[in-house]
Amino acid sequence: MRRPLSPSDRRILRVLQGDGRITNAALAEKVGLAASPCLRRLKALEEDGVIEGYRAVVNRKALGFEVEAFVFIKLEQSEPGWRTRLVDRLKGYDEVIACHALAGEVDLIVHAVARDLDSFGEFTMNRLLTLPGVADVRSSFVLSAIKPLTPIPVPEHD
Amino acid sequence: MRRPLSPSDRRILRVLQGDGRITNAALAEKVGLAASPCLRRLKALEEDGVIEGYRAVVNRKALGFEVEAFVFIKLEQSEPGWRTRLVDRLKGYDEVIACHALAGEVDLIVHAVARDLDSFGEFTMNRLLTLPGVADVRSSFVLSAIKPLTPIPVPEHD
DNA sequence: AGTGAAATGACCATAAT
DNA sequence: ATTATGGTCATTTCACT
Repeated sequence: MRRPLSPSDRRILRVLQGDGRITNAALAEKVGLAASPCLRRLKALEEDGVIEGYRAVVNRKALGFEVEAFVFIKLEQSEPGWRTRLVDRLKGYDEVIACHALAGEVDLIVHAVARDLDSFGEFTMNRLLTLPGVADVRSSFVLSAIKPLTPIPVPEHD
Repeated sequence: MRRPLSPSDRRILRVLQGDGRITNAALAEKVGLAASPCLRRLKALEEDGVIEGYRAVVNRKALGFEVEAFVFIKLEQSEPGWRTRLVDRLKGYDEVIACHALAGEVDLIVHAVARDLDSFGEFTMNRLLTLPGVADVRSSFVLSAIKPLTPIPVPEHD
């Protein structure tokens, strides 16, 4: 079991989701703690897996990825082993920046990036449609990021 | 236009997507630079908007959000003004951790979290379905995060 | 390379259980 | 007493010029 989050923990999480690279000293000042206890709490949050990591958010277009899309995949009913292998292959593709298994019509939702339409076409045609166990693939291009991955709100209480 | 990314820049981006909180000294060592030029490049990448920010990745369940879902929204054809207001309302909801406008069948894809089924129901019934201009809403719960938001691959060359 | 700031660990204080 | 909180100080390491 995990210990409950203190009000200080919650403040730390709020600040750190907005600026993951803030110095511990500045963080401590923002949340109203001295540096030392602030750092102790931060380490504990990492240790407990509340904070899973820190990540620089990089502009995909600056890396030359002009195309962003969601791909909706339906699977054929098949033995569990096949499903595992399919999912492992999917995870291995660089184009896949996120993938979730869903309950409902669609079985898998893939968030993908590609350099251009051609390479996205190559990806779907040669590397998605050919996966054994895939029944249906349809792609929708992203027109705009209305709310591009924001912090998870940190409730006041548990 | 933006200046092209040097091999050092690319290495910096790779490391920082994996650990956004690494110290400049350690980063410099990893990418094979002295601390000073490494810091200059880092600042330039931030300045140029290649790095958009830094963010702690927080475990949603640790915050008490047991439910994660994708919501697929179809819109009625309507005047542009309505659409803007709808999107602004959508952005304002805490449950919405990401939202993208799509080309195709579905107009909007919403990535949402909620404390439990009840509060997710309240969210969709009272705050999504009632938005003026919404024609259809369907939700799929996330069963598992097969690949939970990974770094964008940094190509060797432009 | 040098200086001011930050990180980090050892140790202490207070309060609630 | 124990657990959880936060603080102070001294030392090492880092950021930045």
